[in-house]
Order: sequence, then structure tokens, then C-alpha cells
Amino acid sequence: MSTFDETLPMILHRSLDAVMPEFRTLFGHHNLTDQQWRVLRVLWDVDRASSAELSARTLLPAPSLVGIIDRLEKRGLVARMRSASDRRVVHVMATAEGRALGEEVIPHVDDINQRIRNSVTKKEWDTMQATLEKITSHMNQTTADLQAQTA
Amino acid sequence: MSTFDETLPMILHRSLDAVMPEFRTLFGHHNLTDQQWRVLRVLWDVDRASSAELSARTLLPAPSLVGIIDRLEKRGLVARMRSASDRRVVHVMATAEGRALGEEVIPHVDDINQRIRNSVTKKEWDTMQATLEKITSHMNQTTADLQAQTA
DNA sequence: GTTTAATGGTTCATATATTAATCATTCTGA
DNA sequence: TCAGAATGATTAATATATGAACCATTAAAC
Repeated sequence: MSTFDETLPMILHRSLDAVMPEFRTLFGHHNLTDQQWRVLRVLWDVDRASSAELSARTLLPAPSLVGIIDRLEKRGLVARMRSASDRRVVHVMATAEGRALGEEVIPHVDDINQRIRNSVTKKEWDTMQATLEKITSHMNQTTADLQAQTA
Repeated sequence: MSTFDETLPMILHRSLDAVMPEFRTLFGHHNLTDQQWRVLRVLWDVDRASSAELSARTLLPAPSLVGIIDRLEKRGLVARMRSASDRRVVHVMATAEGRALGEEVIPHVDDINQRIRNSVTKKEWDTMQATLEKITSHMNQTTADLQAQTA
């Protein structure tokens, strides 16, 4: 393996390519994409969220969320409602149907996640997570510094 | 943090979101996307590659590669050439101009990668990589088994 | 040696990512 | 209070991802 393959982006992409297919097969059985699932999953935890909050929790870019929510709304799985206090804000929430679908899918999702989690020891898992978190916060800091310089 | 955020896909996406912006800024200075760069980077290592080989090395899906190579070719950075021995195969190679661009960009890419690598200890890095590799091969095996059952 | 199965690249339809710009609304300071 | 900056969601333009289907070519089987 050349150095290119040892690069963090490639390491992360290889891992994603390994784990996502099984999720996608599951989601496909319910006519959901993984992005659509992420939105539904968050709205299962928080009852309602603004687009900005959804973006932060799902890690989906705001412009993508527009279409994703559109399609979920068209299927009656979520609903949009403009905030009364700040009419710029749009609240998104899961409908009863969306909630039911979440209830149905979540056990299978948890199952896959457990299998992933159990493919390594607890120590390996925790260490990996901590290391990635360390890199992530370090890079976020670096990027923030660059932004501050440019601004 | 709820369990959702501790999920491998979300962990990996958070890390990618942290490291990619700086790469994208760099690539943007040369009017390259990160996918386009990956192709150029591989063609800097191997001289020429079929579309299938490129897909394997860049982790880019074959249908995406068509457009990516189209755009690189239109800019004169790479060239396509049909194989004489097997006329189904298309060889892709970097032009002199593409090679020069690679030469110019690579030091800066290496610099970012070094900074990422040096944000944690060698042991942390190696352990993280090994753990992800362990998960990856485990999941690839699982997925392969599922495929075999279905087929 | 055809017929058939497999392979490599591409096309198609749909969904998402990225960056910049827009638009309505809210906030801020003079 | 009012002009201008900031915010939240959306639109626009372009690039890429995903899964299915397609086409030409090669390989396999009979």
C-alpha cells in the first residue's frame, strides 16, 4: 500500500464503504435512503428540530436537507411548521406514520451497529473513537484559525 | 451524546467533515474537486489504469468515474485509450500537464496529511488504523456472506 | 463453432454534496 | 426608529453517489 492509501480520508472512506452497504440494504426495504433515515432517527430523539439543528445532528448540509425533508414530507413521514416566535425558523417533526416507521426499523439498525461494535474489543473501540475525536477537534480548531485569519 | 452519535457511520462522517474542508480549499485553488484529485493522484503512482482499477484505488464508483474522467480529459489533464488486447478495457493516464499539476499540488496535500497524522501519537494512529481495518475486513466478510446466501 | 454466460465501460434516473447567492425576517447600533 | 448587519431557510448551478439497465466484447460450455 502506498502512502496515499494510508491517508485519513481514504482510511475513512474504506471503512464507510465496508459498513454502509448493509445499512442501505436495510433502508432500501423501507424505501429510505441513509440520509432520509438520519433525519427520521434524529426526529425520533428530539420530537422537533429546526433545519439548522437537523443539519448539526445529522451532519447533512442544509441545502441537501431541503430536498430530503421535501421527500419525507411528501410521503407523510415528517411535517414542517413555521415557528411563531421567529418566522425565519422552520420546525420539522415526525408524523405518527414516520414515528411508526422509525420504531419498526430501529431494532435492525441497532443490530447492525452492535455487530460492528462487537467486531473489536471495547478497548480497541474506545481508543479508536478517542483518537478520531482528537484528530477531529484538532482539525476543527485549525480550520477555525484559518477562517479567522482570512476574515 | 445519544447512542446515535456513537454510531460508526456518524463517527466517520464527523471526522471527514473535520478534515475535508482544508483539502477542498487547496484543491479549489487549482480548480479540482477532491474526487478529481484522487484520480490524478492515483495516475501519478501507476502511469495508467483501467476504469475498474481506478475505481478500486480511488474508492470512486465506476459510474461516477465516467464524468470525473470526462471533465479531467476535457481540461487536458488525463487521456483515455482503448486497450488493444481487450477492446472492452479503457486505459486512463495522466498527460504531461496533468502530471505537472500533480507535482505542484502534492507537497501541499502531504503537508495537510502530515498535520493530521501528527495531531496524535504514532501509537494512537496505528491503533486507530488497525481497529478500523479490523472492522472493515470483518464487515466486508459479513457482507460477502450475505451476498453468497442471496445468490 | 455457435450459443450463452460473464465482463468492462457506459448510460439513465434519482438522490445528495458543494458553494454561492437570494430572500424574508430579526437584530443592532446610532 | 431606522438603516445596515446578521440569521435561517431556500434556490441555483454544478459535481458526485447509487442502483439498474445496456452495449459491445470476450470467455465458457456444449
